[in-house]
Amino acid sequence: MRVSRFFLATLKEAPAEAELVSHKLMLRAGLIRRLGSGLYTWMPLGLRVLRRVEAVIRDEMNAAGALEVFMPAVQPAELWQETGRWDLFGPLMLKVKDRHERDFCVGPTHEEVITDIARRDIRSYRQLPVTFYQIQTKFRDEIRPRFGVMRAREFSMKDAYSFDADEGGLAQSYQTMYGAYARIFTRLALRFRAVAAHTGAIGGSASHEFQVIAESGEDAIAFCPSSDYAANVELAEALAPATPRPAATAGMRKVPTPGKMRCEDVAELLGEPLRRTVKAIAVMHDDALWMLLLRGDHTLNEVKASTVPGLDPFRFATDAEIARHLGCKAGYIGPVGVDPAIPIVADRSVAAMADFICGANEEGFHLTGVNFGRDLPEPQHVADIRNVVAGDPSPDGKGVLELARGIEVGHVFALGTKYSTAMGARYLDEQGAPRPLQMGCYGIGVTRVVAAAIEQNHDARGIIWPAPMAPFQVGLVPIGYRKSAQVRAAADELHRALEQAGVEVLLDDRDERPGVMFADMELIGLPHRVVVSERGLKEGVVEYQGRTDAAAEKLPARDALVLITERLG
RNA sequence: CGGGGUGUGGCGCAGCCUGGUAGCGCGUCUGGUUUGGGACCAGGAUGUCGGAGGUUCGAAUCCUCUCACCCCGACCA
Repeated sequence: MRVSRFFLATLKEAPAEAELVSHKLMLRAGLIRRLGSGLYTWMPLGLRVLRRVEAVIRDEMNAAGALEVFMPAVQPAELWQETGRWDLFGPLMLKVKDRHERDFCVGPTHEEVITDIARRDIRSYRQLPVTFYQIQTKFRDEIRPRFGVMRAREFSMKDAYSFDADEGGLAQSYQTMYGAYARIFTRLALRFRAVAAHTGAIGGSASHEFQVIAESGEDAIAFCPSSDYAANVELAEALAPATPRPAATAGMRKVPTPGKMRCEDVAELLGEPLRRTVKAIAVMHDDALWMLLLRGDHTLNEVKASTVPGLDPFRFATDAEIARHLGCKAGYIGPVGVDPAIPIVADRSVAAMADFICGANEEGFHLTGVNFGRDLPEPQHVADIRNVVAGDPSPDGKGVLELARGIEVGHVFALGTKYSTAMGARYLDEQGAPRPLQMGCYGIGVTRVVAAAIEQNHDARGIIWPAPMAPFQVGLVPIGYRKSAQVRAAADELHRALEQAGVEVLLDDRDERPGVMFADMELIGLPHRVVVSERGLKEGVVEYQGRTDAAAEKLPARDALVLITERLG
């Protein structure tokens, strides 16, 4: 391919809308252009990258025995009403009416459609197991699209759905997909971790997320370096402290803490470590106020808190509600002396505390030396409701946890019979008895993978593509292409030879200065660069430089093709 | 949806407070000189200043409404 016939749309300056490195680079390199909030056009260069990612995914899906299908992006409402998700998805789903005023949605996912296929066409255990997949455009009307293609509203997703006769089969299909995912991300040269995840709106039992490790990631993940434990912090269990609660040594005292609303401020004022304080969080379930207790240096994990029996769903209490139930300002509330009708949930770590500091339920005062069983009753509920922190013991008992941030690029779910039961997708087993299909679903955010790869692979000059997703392998930069017949002939010949050898090469045949060409090649991140110049040809060499190499090396021009091909690996 | 912010040539911005008829850098076009890290000189093109209404002799600038987009929170591949 020649630059003069391609469409390089590089930008020196990134549009102001871009925040994230990957977003800026994607715009600057001319991979994408924004049409509206969360809507992006994939430009020729970007589309080449997307296609390469798709190719790896297809290859591994096919190798795993999954069968490609292509389902409609637009789906009738009836299907979604069967599973109740028409209402459940709410505004996240883009709903449209056709000319007959019938309701449709632009599919945010395809469980309903595939389950409809399954109930029509799968009749016998002899047809099982089977896994279908597609690469489709999805639409989710995100509350806040951001980070370019990372959280767009319209995006490309590979979604796969497995059907099995029983739970054992599902476990196997799940494992197969899990393995395929690991191979896909490994082939794409991404640094990732598979982490245990919670199932969210899709539902089901087992679930893992594939997280690409990146500082800018929206998810926090916890993992144990000395074992294979890894989980989303939403899910990562904080074990109860290994040592039992010490005996009380101090008496309870009320101390003035004017203007000190946060545990940090109180601890500082009293000269006590933050971990001796207890923060009380007031939440509402229906009309009842609950109090959640956390150690001052911990944060609430809302996902875990909603698993406390009777608390789901909850929301944070307003200042007015706190005043009404506790007669006090937020910031000074505490568990001592509250109405016994108010349920108190203590985090495991709080339950093991003695002589702690907490709000006095009186503005401007805290209590010190507080002890359960003496100054207040033992908490009704003790549960794991906090986020793990670095250094916590790993739940598998094999070391301590570390935290990292990740970009969720894939998610696998063992769904079970949730959809097959709701939609009556059954098969006949060996005895001729109808049984619901066991389903799994497996997604990869194809467009997001591209952004994640850039997030993980870039430098000050631009993108550094992992070879399997590079839009071209080689950038061929002739210096003086329009001026020197010799350079032109050598560059054209190398270009032809590389293409004939099946190498994707981009020849910069513009009448640009070398600096401009180098800068563009680096910005668009091609892994390999070859420079052809008059100067070099006089010595009988061309120059080769890998995108991350410190310097170029000279290759004899006559063997250039072979030597370059060797370096492509 | 709540909170914060921004809309001025393709991109990045100034001008707005203190109304006077739109400017800078990059890009782009033409010609010339250049040619190993984003060249230089000369000349040119591109703006209903997001939109509507209002105030005023006069509005990018002041007022009202509206739309779009971005950032912080709940959602997810």
